[in-house]
Amino acid sequence: MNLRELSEILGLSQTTVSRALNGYPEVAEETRRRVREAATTYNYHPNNRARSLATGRSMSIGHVIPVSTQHEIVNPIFTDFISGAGEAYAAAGYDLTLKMVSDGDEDEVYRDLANRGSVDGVIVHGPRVDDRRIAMLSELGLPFVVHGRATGSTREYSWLDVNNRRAFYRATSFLIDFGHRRIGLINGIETMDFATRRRTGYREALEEAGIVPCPELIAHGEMTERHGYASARQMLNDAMPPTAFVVASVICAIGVRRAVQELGLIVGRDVSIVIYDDDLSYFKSGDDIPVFTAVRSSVREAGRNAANMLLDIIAGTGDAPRQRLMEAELTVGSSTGPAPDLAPHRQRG
Amino acid sequence: MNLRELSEILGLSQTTVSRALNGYPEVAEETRRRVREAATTYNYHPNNRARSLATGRSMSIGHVIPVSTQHEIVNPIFTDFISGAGEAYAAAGYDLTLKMVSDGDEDEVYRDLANRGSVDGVIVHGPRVDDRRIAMLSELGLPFVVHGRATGSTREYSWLDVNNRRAFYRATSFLIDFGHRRIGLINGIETMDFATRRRTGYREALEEAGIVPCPELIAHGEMTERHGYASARQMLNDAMPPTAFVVASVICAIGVRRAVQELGLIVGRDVSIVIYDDDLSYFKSGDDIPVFTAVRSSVREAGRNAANMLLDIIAGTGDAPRQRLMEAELTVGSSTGPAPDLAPHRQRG
DNA sequence: CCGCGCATCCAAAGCGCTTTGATATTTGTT
DNA sequence: AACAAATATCAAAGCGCTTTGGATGCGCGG
Repeated sequence: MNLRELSEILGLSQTTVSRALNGYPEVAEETRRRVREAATTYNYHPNNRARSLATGRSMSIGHVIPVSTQHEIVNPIFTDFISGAGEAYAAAGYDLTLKMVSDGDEDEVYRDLANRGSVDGVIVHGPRVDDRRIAMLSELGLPFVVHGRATGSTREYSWLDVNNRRAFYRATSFLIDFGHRRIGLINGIETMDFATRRRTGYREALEEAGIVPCPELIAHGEMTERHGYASARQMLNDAMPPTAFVVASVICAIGVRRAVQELGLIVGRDVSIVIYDDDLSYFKSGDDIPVFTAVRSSVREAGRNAANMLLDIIAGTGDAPRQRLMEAELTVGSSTGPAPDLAPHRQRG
Repeated sequence: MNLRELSEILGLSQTTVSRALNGYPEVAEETRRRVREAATTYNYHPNNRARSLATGRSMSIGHVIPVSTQHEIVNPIFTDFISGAGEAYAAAGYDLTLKMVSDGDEDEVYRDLANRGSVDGVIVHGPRVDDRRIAMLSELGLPFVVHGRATGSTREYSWLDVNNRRAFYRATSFLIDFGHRRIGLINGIETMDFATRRRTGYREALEEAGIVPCPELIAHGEMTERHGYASARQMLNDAMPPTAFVVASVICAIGVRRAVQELGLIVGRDVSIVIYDDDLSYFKSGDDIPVFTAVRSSVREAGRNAANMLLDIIAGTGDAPRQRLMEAELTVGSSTGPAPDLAPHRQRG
């Protein structure tokens, strides 16, 4: 059942039927009612492909998700981010086109998306320092919103980010206030913009307290359990092991906890852990006292906000570029406590 | 730059240019070369929307992801499944349209996808027992592949599944062989088809060993850390606590481990854990001795296989429906050991 | 030298919708 | 009563591509 057939059945022109269904004012209410009714009985649904071609809009937003080439790792936060964004799209009648793409081919994919007109806009994930994609997308004229920021990009662009610097400043300060002096940072991949901001916040807190940041206490890597475990394990085996960790995600923290426990140490007593928590749906603690002390900001909410921002830009409402900085909240859980005295771990407990 | 403009520049008809670029044989090689060259220099890319309309294919596959209404939980395995599927789509020039949808509205979304022709096929996620979607999709005539199966569906359909029953049979038998008699099952949501199969496998192993399955030792729920923790905690507080657990996912197992440790017990000694492992990219242990003893099957590979199966069906190669059952492999890790003697846990260690 | 087959290319008809520019028809104004 | 202004409808022109059903020209055997 297509528009022509339906209009013939109704004895109306395609114009009128189309307008009736799309809510245009220049059609009599009585006619509109008739048309709507017929559309239901004959199970008419406008063909999306045809509509797209006619309107010039694809009613779809692209998300390009980087997949780590070496280990085929996808950052688990995408599930929640996209589920937040998906809500916004559903409400606005948009679809979500997903491209999983290995690190190198990203440029190509964005360009393709724009050139072939398969999407009306994109969300840029995982921006790196000096990310080229921002310049490229600006030139292509495809509306976009960056989840995160790209330090070093000269031009203005739209982004939504968490105040990573401040979040890690607070997390680190919190530990310092508890008397910790040797604090390990288990961070994301070094070239990622968010990771540099987090490191900056961590460093600022240390320096403010007169502590010299120590390169052995900083680890970069994928957001995996293994990365958390391996990094923590290595630091804890050092001659001067840390008494606390600031960890960039719950997943990594699970690994850190495993490492700590394997050495017979107790989290929250011998070793403190503060995490950055994306509030992932399947890792919410929900208890009165959270498992991990955390600086938390919902990545699902970030997704929803970023999506709405992009939809606004596409609709032409308000002026792009727009920016939004979300703040993370500190919640004290049971993974932190005062720094143990200076004796090495192994002799305690 | 569109086809008309390009063809005018070249002094050729649109037909010829289109055919040249799409590799049809009825165009001279020399001409094809000229056309290709011009396409590059003028940066011509066929518009996807127009192409879709003309061909009647959208070159896009739909994935409808159920989002738990109550807690906005998305099963974390989707990231990996989709990243596997995405590979297959990219290779075949297909896009991936993602719909995040709250439990109730699923039917509507599938119907819409089919009626409006926005996708050429769909992957059905999270099938439940007697799932209505299968009948619906068959009637709609939209090609589909189910990830999992739906017990009770009378008609034939295409699916790709893991042998969940056997996997859980093996996991449970493994523990029984180690002398465990009280084995807890931390399962997925009860109405999910995979959960019923897993329970069946678990029960069969118990019964075969002459153990009467005990309802207090079976828990159903979302695949969250919290579910694992809460369920394990409750079972362990029982008068007759289990000495081992079979757990439906790593995420849950993290929670189980937390519960075990909180009670001062040691995993692999006081309490054994076998998990079903989807081989999630961010939870791979990668060590020589894996953290958890597991029955493992890569969900990423499942995604790739399901996608290829669907693409085959769409291409009309071979005959639908097709089925494929993947087997899970048992890997022994350090989370399992012989059953402790019959004295209650609290008096040991 | 004719006609047949092959290799190339083309004009034009869609695909199913939106939207522009007109055309009837009715209502309101003086 | 006459004319302007709404109101309700329509025919037809795209949107940019693919594809059908010819054309055209050329080589070649008879």
